[in-house]
Amino acid sequence: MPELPEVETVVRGLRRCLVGERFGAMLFASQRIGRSNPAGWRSRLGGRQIGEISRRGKYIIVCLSDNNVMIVHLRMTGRLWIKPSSYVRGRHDRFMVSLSDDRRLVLSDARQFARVEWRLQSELENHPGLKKLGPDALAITPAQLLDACKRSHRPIKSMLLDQTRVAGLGNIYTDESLFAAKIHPTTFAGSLGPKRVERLRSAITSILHQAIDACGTTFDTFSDLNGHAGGFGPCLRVYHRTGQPCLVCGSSIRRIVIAGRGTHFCPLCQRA
DNA sequence: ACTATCCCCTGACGGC
DNA sequence: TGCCGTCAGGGGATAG
Repeated sequence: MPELPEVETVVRGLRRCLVGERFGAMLFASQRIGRSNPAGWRSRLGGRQIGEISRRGKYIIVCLSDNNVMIVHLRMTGRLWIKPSSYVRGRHDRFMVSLSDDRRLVLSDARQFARVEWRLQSELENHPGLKKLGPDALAITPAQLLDACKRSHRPIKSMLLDQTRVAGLGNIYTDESLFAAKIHPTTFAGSLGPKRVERLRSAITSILHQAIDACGTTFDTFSDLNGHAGGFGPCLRVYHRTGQPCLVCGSSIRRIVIAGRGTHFCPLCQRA
């Protein structure tokens, strides 16, 4: 499940591989990959030069010539790859476009949740997902996070997963951040004081930076553009460690469900 | 303006 | 061995 560090890893790879290149022909695109795309979007790729590539939350934004923009969201199991021209379409490949040097940009996704969208630059601010994003988890200020908490009437875990409050966190890094900040995931967000919120913000940025340095976490399917797994998995301290001893106090890590998401925590280090 | 719930989708896994 | 039910989970739609 690509979250901020995994998306950042992909974006950095795309920058190295794609900036200055041009798209060639679109080789295929499944129907549901871009359901909301404008008619004729397939013809809008060819010959476009690739410019700035950036990330907003978990969205990947690829700027192209003539004010066109490609927006990619990997959701749960989506993966982007750069492949040589000899590459043969795989079972789960949903989207493939050739590059001017004949390599291919491929989006593969077993569950078909990932999206590739096509917009004009001027339409970005009206994008239904992008326009609602809260401050990026890496850039959020203490005041912004405190404000988000104060206005929330939910468990902190649920609030952190809400991309309109904080953009970029998913299930893995919320659990890890709450553990590092010693905050129980069911804690009512609005009840957290400035000191605990700052401890949380500090934990979030620290963990995200470490995960980016490790090129993300490969729990299930994530890989970078070249198919390499992320290296942060061994650094996870609670996520998917149900029943294993807490690395700080030895208590058994517990799993509960909050907002429909599996939630892992140490009952002693993170007292309610 | 919030928050909660359902839904999409399919590989993995457990039970029998 | 194999069939079948259940689960996972990001985010959009919809309901409350």
